[in-house]
Order: sequence, then C-alpha cells, then structure tokens
Amino acid sequence: MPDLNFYGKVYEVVRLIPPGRVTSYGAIANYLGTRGSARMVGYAMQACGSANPPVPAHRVVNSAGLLTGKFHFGGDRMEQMLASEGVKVENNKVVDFKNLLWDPAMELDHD
DNA sequence: TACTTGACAAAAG
DNA sequence: CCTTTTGCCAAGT
Repeated sequence: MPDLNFYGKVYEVVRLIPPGRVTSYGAIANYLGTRGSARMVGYAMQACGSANPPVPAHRVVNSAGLLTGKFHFGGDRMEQMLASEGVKVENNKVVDFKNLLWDPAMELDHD
C-alpha cells in the first residue's frame, strides 16, 4: 500500500472487512502495530466521511462488540446496515460477536 | 513546541 | 454487572 497516514492505513484495513463480519478497534490497531492507538482507529472513523472509497465503519465495534459509534452514524443507521449484512445486533451490541469477529492480524497475517 | 481531545482497552473497586 | 481510573498514541489547535 502507498504511503498512507495512520488514518489511511485504518481505512485500508476497514475496507478489507468482509460483509457479515465485524472487527474491533483494538484488532485494527494491533494489526497496524500500535495496539495502544485503538482510540486513534475510532478517531479516524470520525474522519472516514472524507475517505474515498467510503469506509464501512459500521463493521467496526469495540472489544465487547458494542456499537459505540452508532450515535455518530446518526440513529439506528449502523444497526440497519449490519442487519442487512446478516449481523444481528441486540441492545446496541453484536450477537455472536466473537464468532463474527474478523481480526486482520489473524486473518491476513496468517501464515 | 505544548496542551487538549477522543467511535478504545484492560484493570480495579 | 456497572462505574471509575489509567495507559495509550496520533491529530488538531
């Protein structure tokens, strides 16, 4: 990948998330090598609106599978998109999160 | 250059 | 189980 900033790298990884799957901020940060920058991942999502192509930020949740960013999407839009991809959401959290979790460091960096 | 801010995470109470 | 505290790092001001 080209010389992308931290945000750019985050976008690249998030775009690799297959439909019907979800990942956590920490997983992405860990894949980028900066596990402590999990907050930056979410922070980058905030700026994902300017990214092109768009970033499926709705597939990114926190370590507990909680839709922390649903409020930023505006309403239940995040849940609707996830539901459309087959991801069940209940009480603002992903059902079978661990089963649907797509960890790039484990899926991509896999030998 | 220094301070503030977070769509987080893990630990402690 | 829920709330609070601490650590973390990059971007914006």
